[in-house]
Amino acid sequence: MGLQQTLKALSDPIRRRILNLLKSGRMSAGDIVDCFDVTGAAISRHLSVLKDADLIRDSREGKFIYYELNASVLEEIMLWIKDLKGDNNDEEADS
Amino acid sequence: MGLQQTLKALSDPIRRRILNLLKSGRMSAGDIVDCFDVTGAAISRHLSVLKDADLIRDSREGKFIYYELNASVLEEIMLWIKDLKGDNNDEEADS
DNA sequence: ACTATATTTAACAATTAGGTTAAATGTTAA
DNA sequence: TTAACATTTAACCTAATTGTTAAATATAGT
Repeated sequence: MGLQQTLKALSDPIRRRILNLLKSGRMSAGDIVDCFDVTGAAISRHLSVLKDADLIRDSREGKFIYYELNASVLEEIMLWIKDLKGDNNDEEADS
Repeated sequence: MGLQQTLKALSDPIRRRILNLLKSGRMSAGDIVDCFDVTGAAISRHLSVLKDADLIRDSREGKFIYYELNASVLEEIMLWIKDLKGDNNDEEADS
């Protein structure tokens, strides 16, 4: 895990759209599939990439598997970018 | 151009290392090549990907071509991430 | 146990990405 | 003009990514 895996996961537009969907709340795999024009198998693999990057978490409930966003991993990217930009504060200023 | 191209460019570790090198100031293509174990041709292609994403700018001076960081493009990623996290500052939708 | 539903995994094809070497381009200087 | 240097582009190879269909797994209901 780490920056590499996170950025790789984010570099695909379908995976970003999935994250955006999950922004408003958890969804079952099937509900996610319904939002796209690709097969369930393809979405399932995208979900596993996001899960391996720890960008989403899953929990089974009956025959459904629900996915939810875990945005905390994105903090690492923010820090990397801030560092590149020379913004040398790792927390928000209070002004 | 846009988020897609930027994230794709950032998803390669060599390209991220190049950006980090340029953080401290501009460098010629040859100086950049010397920092890596791959051929100049490979680095040149990485540079063109970064340039297409507008993450770096180049300017020829004599027989050298100097590259410098353009970190402003990263703002778009920051906004996208903030939006995902629900930090509703300024917002723009996904691509 | 059998069937239906939800989801993932396997096997395969097509595309994309990243590396190499060799040729091409641009620039400087003799 | 020729030579030397800096860098890019072209041609090619291999590996990784993404999609598809078909088979496998997990759960619920009959």
